[in-house]
Parts: sequence; C-alpha cells; structure tokens
Amino acid sequence: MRREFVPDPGASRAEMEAQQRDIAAAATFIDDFEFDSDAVGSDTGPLVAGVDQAFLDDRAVSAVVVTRGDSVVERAHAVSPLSIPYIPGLLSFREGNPILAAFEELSTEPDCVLFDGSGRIHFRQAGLATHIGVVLDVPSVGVAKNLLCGAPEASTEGLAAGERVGIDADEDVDAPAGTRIGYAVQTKQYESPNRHVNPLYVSPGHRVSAETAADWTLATAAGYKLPEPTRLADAHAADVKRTIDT
DNA sequence: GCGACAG
DNA sequence: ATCTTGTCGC
Repeated sequence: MRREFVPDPGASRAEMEAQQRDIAAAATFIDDFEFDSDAVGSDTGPLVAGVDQAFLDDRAVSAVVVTRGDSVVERAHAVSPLSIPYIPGLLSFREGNPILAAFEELSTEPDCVLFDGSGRIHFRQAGLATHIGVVLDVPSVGVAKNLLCGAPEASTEGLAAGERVGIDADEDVDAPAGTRIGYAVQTKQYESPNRHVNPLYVSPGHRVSAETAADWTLATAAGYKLPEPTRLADAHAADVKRTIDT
C-alpha cells in the first residue's frame, strides 16, 4: 500500500488539504482492473467488499464485509479511538485509520471496495473512497446518502429504480466546470406516488469511472437502497457495537 | 458577515 | 454518525 498517503489526523488543515490534492493527482478515475465488470454482483464475479462504521463516544467500530454474489466470504472489524471531529471535506482524516485497522484484520484480498461516503464528489476530488482506495491501491467506489458538492445535470427527484442522473463539477469542485464527477443513482423506488426513496450519490474512488461506479452500485443492490456489501458492513458494525455496549 | 458541506 | 416511539404505507 501507499504508506505516504496514510491519513495523519495530527496534520494541520492546510496540510490535510495539500495531501488531498496529491491524492487526487495519484488517483485514477478511469476503469483500471482485470476482472469482468459485468460479472460484479454475480456468484462467479469478483470479490466486492463493503465498508461502514458505527460510533461509541470517541471510538469507531469499522467493519469490512467481503462478498461474492449472494455469499459472504469474510467479515472483519476493528475498534479504534477517534482523534479528530467530523469536518466536512476532511472525513478521511477522522475515519481513514480506523478503516485501515479493519483491513489489517482481513485475510481476503477484495477485488474492489464500496465505501460509505464520497469519492471524487469532493471539493478537492479526494473523498474517503478516493483516499483509502489510493492508499490500498484497490478499485474503489464512494456511495453517499447525501450530496457534498457538485451539480446534478437534471432533477434527481422521482427517479425510477435503475435510473441515474449525472453529477458535474461546479465552482466548489477543484476540477474544470462540467467534469462528470459522479451520479445520483436510484437503487430502489416505490411504485405508488405516496412514498418515495432518495437516490444515492455515487462517485469514483480509485481505478473506476463514474459510469462503472454507478453500474456496480446497481449491480450489487438487492431490493434495498444500499448495495448489499454496504448493508452487510453496516449490520456487522452495528452487531459489534452492541456486543461492546458502552 | 453570509453561506454551508459525506459521516 | 447518534439520541428514540409511534406511525404511515405496502
């Protein structure tokens, strides 16, 4: 892994932002992997890992769940102290090391990883998924429930399951205006107009294009809003948390 | 001062 | 993210 990019929570804000620019420069936002992208989500496809966290006071419970189609290949977790608060734009400096600790407990080598947060949809194009994806040099995708920055090319309301709307760079993003940095992806939707589900905001982490990131999210979603690897990681983190109590 | 943004 | 009962809708 790229040790020089491991997040340092003790760095100054300026240093953190400078490192994010270096990470964005080291990241690749085009497809760069060996496995068959169309097989993602199938039982004969690549190993897809999901990462999520739960919190207790100033500690983080990080969980990683590796899947292949409908089966769980391995689950791992780590409980780590949190040194800095949540700051929009600097999330990887708070949760990065706890996540890396969980990966150290993992014996499987996932082919790609889905993170809970943004990737390229970030002020300096270096969100959590991009940062950790570069450190581990693994194809990664950022799956967020809310939009950090960027502009949807069209309305993201009332989308049907399977649909997507492009998210482009705006003045808040360190990229040429109009650069496609991700997609609003509707993994689930109700038929009746009474109840509705908001889309997910998907962006490339590392070694994947925005289109492919959206494809994988839809391919691994199984009837729920969150893709399966992420749902399983969320559940695992919650399980570990309740085991620890307070 | 105003605006405002993942988890 | 987390604190939390009931409640609306399928």
